[in-house]
Amino acid sequence: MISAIKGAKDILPAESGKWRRLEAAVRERFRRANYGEIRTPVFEETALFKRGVGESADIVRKEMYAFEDMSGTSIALKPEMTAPVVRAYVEHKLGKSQPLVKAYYLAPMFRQERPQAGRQRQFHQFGSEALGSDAAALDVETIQLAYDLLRDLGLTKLDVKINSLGKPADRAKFVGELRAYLRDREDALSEDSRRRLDVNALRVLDSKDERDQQALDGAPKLADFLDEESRDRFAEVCETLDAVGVPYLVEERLVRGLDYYTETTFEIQSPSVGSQSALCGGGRYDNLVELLGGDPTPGVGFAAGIERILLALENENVAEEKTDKIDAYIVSLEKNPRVAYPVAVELRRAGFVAEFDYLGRSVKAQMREANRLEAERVIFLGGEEAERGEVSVKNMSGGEQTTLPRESLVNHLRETRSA
RNA sequence: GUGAGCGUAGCUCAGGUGGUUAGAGCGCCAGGUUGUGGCCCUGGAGGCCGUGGGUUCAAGUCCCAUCGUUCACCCCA
Repeated sequence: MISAIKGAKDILPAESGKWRRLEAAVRERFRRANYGEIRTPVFEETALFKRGVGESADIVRKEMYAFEDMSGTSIALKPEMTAPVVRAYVEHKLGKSQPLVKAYYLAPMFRQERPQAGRQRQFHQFGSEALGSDAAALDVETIQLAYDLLRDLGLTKLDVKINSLGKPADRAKFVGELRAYLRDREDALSEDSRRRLDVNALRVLDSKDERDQQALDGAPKLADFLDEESRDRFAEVCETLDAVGVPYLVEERLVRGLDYYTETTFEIQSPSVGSQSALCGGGRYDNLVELLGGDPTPGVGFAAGIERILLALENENVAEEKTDKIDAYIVSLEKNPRVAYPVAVELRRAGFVAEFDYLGRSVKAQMREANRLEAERVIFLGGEEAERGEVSVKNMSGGEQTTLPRESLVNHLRETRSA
């Protein structure tokens, strides 16, 4: 038996409804804020991610699904969406025809990690990228859009954490001093953090290891290295978040794993999922467009993990409304699919959701099926009514049943259709 | 990549110290109602006990390997 690739999951008909509802909510929110949908290919040149996301990020260092195509070009399934969006922005010179581009996406991503709760190898993200403005209001809009959406989906336990990474030069200065500080007490660090010291010293900050957090007491603070401009704009971000009623926590040790972030970064976490608690993460990336060959253009965006959101909704017992109901189930007393099928076609062509039995099952079984499908009504075909050219229609919630001429069935259903 | 747990019916799981034809609940099918659901009752179908090897008179049960899966680390959505 061949099964799905490790870490890739089927979304079966029974569960795709909640995906469609979530996706519809996402599209609606972005529409209201005037974001246009962007769709990019599932694969890109591997070089795009190496350059855009950064060689030190794990997602490009060891987690990419990369392969060579027939021409020998290295291709990678996209592990994240910011680099592709920026690539498309530069390639199509979108900035030339309008100064500000606001785009959203909803797409599968691929990372070759060991699966666990809230983590898959193929997973789905939605998110936004806004290119062309360095306004703090745009940072806030990004955070607020993500936060409101999660709230509206029904999640109540959300922690918004924000921080500022400042400008690359300031951050580099800080990382230098942090590394020096930690080198002096390398013995006190966890093994992982000693490795991080070389690869990406910033990551020691958000280590889960007690020893690391202790060693960090008295370490240099990133905030002290920000220039005045960065400090002012971060203050403005905080004030504006207050103004639109988004609760947040300034988390000095919040660093993000992707190299392109500058200034504002944020994460929205949920205690309702496993240890992979980040439902959403994002921030500003003011140098990325230039890095990928465009004119210097500021940008800001976020990405949210759909599987994690669904997991959080499930764990918080958020009820989902059932929408895939049946208008009419056609029961054939003759137990012959041939009899019911033309009636189903007639109803379907008239716009109703109609179903019948294809298996020649007993009337009782057909009724059970109608009940299982939560059919609003059942239409009985055959018997005495058929001899008189009539059919019977039963309302499944109340149980009342009426008999009427076969020709007036569609009209009757239309007239008595419930809202 | 590292560590730990778990693989028995479609699903969720029982199966002390190895010992006859491997069980339950739910689901599915049929009947109880010559043509009517939800509740109830009766019956039925459905199992290379993940795979391979080993120990033993005897393995679902013990040992080894392997694959899969889950959770955690790492990393991140």
